[in-house]
Amino acid sequence: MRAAQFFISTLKEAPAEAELPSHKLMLRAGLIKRLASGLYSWMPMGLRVLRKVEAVVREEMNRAGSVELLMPSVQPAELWQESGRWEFYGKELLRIKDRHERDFCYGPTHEEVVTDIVRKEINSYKQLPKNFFQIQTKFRDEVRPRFGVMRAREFVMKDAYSFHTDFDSLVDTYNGMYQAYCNVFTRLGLKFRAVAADTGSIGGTGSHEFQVLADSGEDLIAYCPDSDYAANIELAEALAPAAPRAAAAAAMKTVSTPNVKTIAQLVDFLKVDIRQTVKAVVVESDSDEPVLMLVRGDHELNEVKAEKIAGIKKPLTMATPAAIRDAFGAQPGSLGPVGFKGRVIADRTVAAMADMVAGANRDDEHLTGVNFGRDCAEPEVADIRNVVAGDPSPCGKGALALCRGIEVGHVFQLRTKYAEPLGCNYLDRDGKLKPMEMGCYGIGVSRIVGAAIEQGHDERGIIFTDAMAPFTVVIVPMGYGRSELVREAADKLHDELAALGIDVLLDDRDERPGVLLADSELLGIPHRVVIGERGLKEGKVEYQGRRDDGATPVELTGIVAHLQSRMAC
RNA sequence: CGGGGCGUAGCGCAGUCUGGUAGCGCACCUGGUUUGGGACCAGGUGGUCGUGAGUUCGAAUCCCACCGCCCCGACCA
Repeated sequence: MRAAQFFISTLKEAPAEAELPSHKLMLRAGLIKRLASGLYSWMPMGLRVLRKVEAVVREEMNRAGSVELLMPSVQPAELWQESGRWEFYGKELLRIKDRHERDFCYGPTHEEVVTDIVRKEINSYKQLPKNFFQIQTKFRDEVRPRFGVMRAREFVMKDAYSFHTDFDSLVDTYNGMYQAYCNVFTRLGLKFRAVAADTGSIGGTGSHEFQVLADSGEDLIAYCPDSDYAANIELAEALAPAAPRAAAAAAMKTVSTPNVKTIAQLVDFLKVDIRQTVKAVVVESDSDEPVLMLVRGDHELNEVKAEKIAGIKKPLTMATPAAIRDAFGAQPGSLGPVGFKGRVIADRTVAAMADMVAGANRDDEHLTGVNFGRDCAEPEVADIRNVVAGDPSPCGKGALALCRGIEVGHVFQLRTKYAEPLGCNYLDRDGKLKPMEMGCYGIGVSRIVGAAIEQGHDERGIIFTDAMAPFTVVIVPMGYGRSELVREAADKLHDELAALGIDVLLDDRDERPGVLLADSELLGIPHRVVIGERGLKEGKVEYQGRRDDGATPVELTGIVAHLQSRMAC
């Protein structure tokens, strides 16, 4: 490909709307162009990257035995009403009407459609298992789109759905997909981690997220450096303290704490160790009675864990100030377990505390020396907090560490969540009708591009791996328009590489050398050959890998072999 | 939805407080000089100053409403 014929539109300055390095670089390199909030055009250069990612995903899916199809983006409301999600999916579902005022949605995911296909096409255990996938544009009406293609409203996703007679078969395919995903992300050169994830309201028995490690990620991951344990913080288990609760040593005392509303203020005011304090959070339950949740002062309530507890209202809802005053007789800031008649759920850590500092349920007063079983009833105990760095790992092998990640894939055991309401059944060996077991497997194809740049960039621009780069090799001629010698050598090399099937860009634009060199680096093309009269007179050109510090002179006659050897690794 | 910020040429910005002929840099076009790290000189193209309604002799500037974008939070998964 020749640059003059292609389309390169780079910017020196990033548009002000971009915050993340990856977003800025994608705009500067002209990979994408914003149309509206969360809506991006993939420009020719960016589309080449997207297609490279798709190609790797498609290959690995095929290799893993999944079969490609393509379903419509627009889906009839009836199917969603059948599964119950027309009501429950919420505002993220973009609903539209056709000219006959019939309801449709723009598909955010395709469980309903694929299940509809399968229930009509597959009737027998002999046809199972089957695994279908597609690579397609999805739309989710995000509350707050941000970070460019990382959280866009319209995006490209690979979604796969598997159907099975039984759970063992599902697990088998699930494991196959898990491996395929590892292959995809490894081939793309991403630093990633598969982490156990919350199954959320979907239920089921297993779910793993594939997280690209990046400080700018929106997800928090807890992992054990000494084992392969890793989980989303929503799920990561906080173990009970090893030591049993100490005996009560102090008498309970009331202390006046005027205008002390937060734990930080409390610690400062009373000069106590934050680990002696207890934080009170009041949430709504399925009945009218609010429930008191207690976590240690320096810990945070984990909402996903909290709402899984029986009787707690889903989604987790904080009690209103009025309800709190009714139930406790005090305002938030002075709440605690002593004297509260309702349900109390203490985090495992809190359950092992003695001589606690807690709110007195009277405004501007706290209690010190509070002990369960003596000053108030023993609470229910549950794991309701976020793990923190240094917590013992649930695997038993060390301490947890935290890092951030960008979710680029997830695999899910759906079980019969969709098969049952949609009547996706098969006849088994005994002629009995049974619902199919299902799995679903997603990869955020367009998000991968952003995530990869988040991991691969420097002050000069993007650093793509060979697998993702829009072009594998860029030829930068010094004076293409002026020097016949340079032009001939550049043209010849371009044609040779192209004939070998290598994605090569010959930058024949009539620009100064500095512009060409800077653009090649901004675009992140992994291998660069600079051809100039100076070198050609000695029969040499220069090779420089995108990560290399400087250029290496290479014999013109040997440059193709040199490139091939560099590309191999 | 709450809080904050911003909308002036394709991009980055000044001008708004204190109303008086719409500016700068980059990009783009023409000519010339240049040519191994984002050139220089000269001349140009391009803007209903987000939209609408007001105040005023006169509004980018003041008032009101709306729209859009960004950040933080909430919500969602």
